[in-house]
Amino acid sequence: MGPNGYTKEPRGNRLAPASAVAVDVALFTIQDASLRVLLVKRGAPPFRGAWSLPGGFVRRDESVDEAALRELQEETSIRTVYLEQLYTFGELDRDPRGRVISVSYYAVVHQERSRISAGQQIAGAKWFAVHRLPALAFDHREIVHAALERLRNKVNYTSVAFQLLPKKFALSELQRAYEVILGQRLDKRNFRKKMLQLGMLRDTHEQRAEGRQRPARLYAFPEARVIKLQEKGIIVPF
Amino acid sequence: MGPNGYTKEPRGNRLAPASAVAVDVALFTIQDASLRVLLVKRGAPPFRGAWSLPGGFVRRDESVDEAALRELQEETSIRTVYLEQLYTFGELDRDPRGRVISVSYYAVVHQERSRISAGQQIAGAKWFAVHRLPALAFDHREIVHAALERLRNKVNYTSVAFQLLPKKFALSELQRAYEVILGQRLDKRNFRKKMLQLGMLRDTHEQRAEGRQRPARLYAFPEARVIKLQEKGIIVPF
DNA sequence: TCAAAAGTGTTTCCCCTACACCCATGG
DNA sequence: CCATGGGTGTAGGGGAAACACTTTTGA
Repeated sequence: MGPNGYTKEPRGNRLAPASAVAVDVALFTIQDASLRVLLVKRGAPPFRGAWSLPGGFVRRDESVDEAALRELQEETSIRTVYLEQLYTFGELDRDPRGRVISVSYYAVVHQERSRISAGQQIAGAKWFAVHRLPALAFDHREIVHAALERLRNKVNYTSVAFQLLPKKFALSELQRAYEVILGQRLDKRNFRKKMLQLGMLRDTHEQRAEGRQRPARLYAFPEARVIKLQEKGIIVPF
Repeated sequence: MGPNGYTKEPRGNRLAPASAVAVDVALFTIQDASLRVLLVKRGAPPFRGAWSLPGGFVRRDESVDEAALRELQEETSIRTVYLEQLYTFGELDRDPRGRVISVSYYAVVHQERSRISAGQQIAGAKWFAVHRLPALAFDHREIVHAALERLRNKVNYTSVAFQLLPKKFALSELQRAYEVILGQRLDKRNFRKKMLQLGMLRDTHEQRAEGRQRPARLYAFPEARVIKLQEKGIIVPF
């Protein structure tokens, strides 16, 4: 790399301008019946003391996806997450210090893992309810909103929602996850009908008694990966 | 910017590694009843002589969106297009010369404008039918496929398809556009019914006689921008 | 026996689909 | 008058939505 921000890795034979490339990750989980994002407190200017998404610069020896995963792990010690690229923010003025292009991601972990990380969590990292966000650094509010919109869409025709649940879960848990993501109540009978109609849920023949009520039947979702469930919208009509 | 690819525009107080950031644009149009992408012939290694998407490096004084638009205009002299960011490709080995992160876009122009550009076109730029692509440089085949998928999706619930047509058009033209994008025949009566049900088409009360057949009624789509048409899928059930 | 959540079917309505013939024009 | 695309309606089926009561358990 030469002086003045030009690198010798051109397309053609011209010199290629270099930019600082960062990743920012909106990590979602469900806690206490609300959808939450992980935020970290900035220790250095600009926006010192403000909350921001976990993130940092992409290194020269890692792919952008790897950088997103690394940043997440440094902040949370969470290993298994669903991580998906969202959008690349490339406005000139988005970082007061100069030109930083940010590739944003969103990620999803289930309750247990997020609680573990809450225990081991680095000082200054905290879960916030998505509808009660503090002021955020940079354009991170925009990123959270884009991530939420994407998640709300994807929940309709993919199996992302299962990423928010433990391996074995009751249908009512699943419904609550959908309700929390979509921000609306769903009809219990229709919800169960549709979910069971998918033919993807495995009945574990186990039950879980939780308090003084009828025990819930536990199901498992056999695919570890996030898959397309249907062509049509599943819960909220598209 | 310092030596060895590190810049002084950090997040925190650490040095930020710099990367070469490029944009690549898949520009679509309809010509001769087929969906086409604009490709340019590479004049320099690597992939010298191979076809690739129009693109190039992002400059320090422009946003990433601006870079995409600029590259498109340098190649085509087209001014008005619908341009949408697609995905950021950040694998380490995607460019044989080293680390280049590419922010990909897709764009859509209507027939007339694309023909104008075909006339004024820079040597070595050519429209290719999307199902008859030559070997492409870098991961550009992947980008074209991602763009196509996005376009096929968006056509269902937004007004992108109108970007492929002139201001005044017959319903049969519109249907042909949908068919060409989706790669399937559609029922004429159902198509017209749905389009007119949207309540978005303005009847211009003009007709166009084209050959020895009944003249077609011309419609206009009043929104210049691409908008959401419906929650549910419009043409192909979602 | 009661509180609290689990579990279970049916009817209605609307939208999507399939499908075939007449119309207006230029040659 | 004929070839070519323009233009039109309806019936049937399937999926979505609305809706209320019984079951099981622990306290």
